Amino acid sequence: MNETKTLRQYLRHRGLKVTQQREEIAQIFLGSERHISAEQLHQQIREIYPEVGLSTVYRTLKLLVEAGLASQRRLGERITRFEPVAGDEHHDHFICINCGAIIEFENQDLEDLQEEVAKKHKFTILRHNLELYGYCQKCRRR
Amino acid sequence: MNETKTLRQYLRHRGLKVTQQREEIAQIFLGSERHISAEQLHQQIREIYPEVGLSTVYRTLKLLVEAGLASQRRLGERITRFEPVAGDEHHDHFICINCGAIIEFENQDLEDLQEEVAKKHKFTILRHNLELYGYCQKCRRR
DNA sequence: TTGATATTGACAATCAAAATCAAAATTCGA
DNA sequence: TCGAATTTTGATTTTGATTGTCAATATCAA
Repeated sequence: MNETKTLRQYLRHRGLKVTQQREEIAQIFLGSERHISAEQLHQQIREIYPEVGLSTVYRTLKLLVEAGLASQRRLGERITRFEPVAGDEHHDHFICINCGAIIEFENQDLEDLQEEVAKKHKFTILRHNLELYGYCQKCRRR
Repeated sequence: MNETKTLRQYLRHRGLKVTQQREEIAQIFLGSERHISAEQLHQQIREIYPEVGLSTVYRTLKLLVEAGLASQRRLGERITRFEPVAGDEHHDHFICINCGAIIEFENQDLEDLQEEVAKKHKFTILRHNLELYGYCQKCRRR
């Protein structure tokens, strides 16, 4: 995996240590389903590495976000969810308020328009968060 | 105030009671600064109506949201903030990651484009949430 | 005014996330 | 390779926002 290398580089760059747990957590996280919570990830990790603690999962997820390998979101719920980030790709989310489905989409025009609006307000965008709530294809007919 | 009337109507419509506390909370909330937290609002209310409890503030804010008089957001932080809603207007937010400033903006093109994207994915948008994080005019020069 | 019902406020419970801290692991220079 | 300096770990506790509980009180239709 290339991402494992990125994490190592990031850690060394910051004078942090490359530990077994961090590598294990990153490995499982990068292969996990999208929009996973810290708790869920911890469960998955435990199946293979039973000795890893929840605190370490929280801490490592934070590092992964800082390293640009994960992004975190609060999609309407109380809990924070994390998703692996591959490259520079950015996407936004539809969230179905009936069945809870989370659908990712990408639209460059939207991004461009946001930049334009920001320029008008003399604001520099570093990242953004767009959530569209409503009904998905299945749930809309009713 | 017209909003007070809307709240009363909403309560009666749902068979709920028009209580002194609900009217007091609504009154203070509607005149408060935007993006206020339940706790902050409770502080303000206490200055005039010292006997109102925090639980009631939470409960009434929920009612105000349901009645369409308030909208709630999680702007990056842990806490939920509430803002009075006037009419059908909708706006989004810039959030400065340096000074914490919250700047509201409105852009119909963005809304239209979102609708277009939703149509493409056969998704029906009921509401949305857009937050642009970065540096505001003051903080960007550095 | 009354009785049925909803609401209140104090307090406890919940829950995700952060902090604590002694023991263990990693790093790096000698 | 060794060992000291430093960081990390994981069990546990703490935090802090929000929600639930419940007896006492308020509202409202008849």
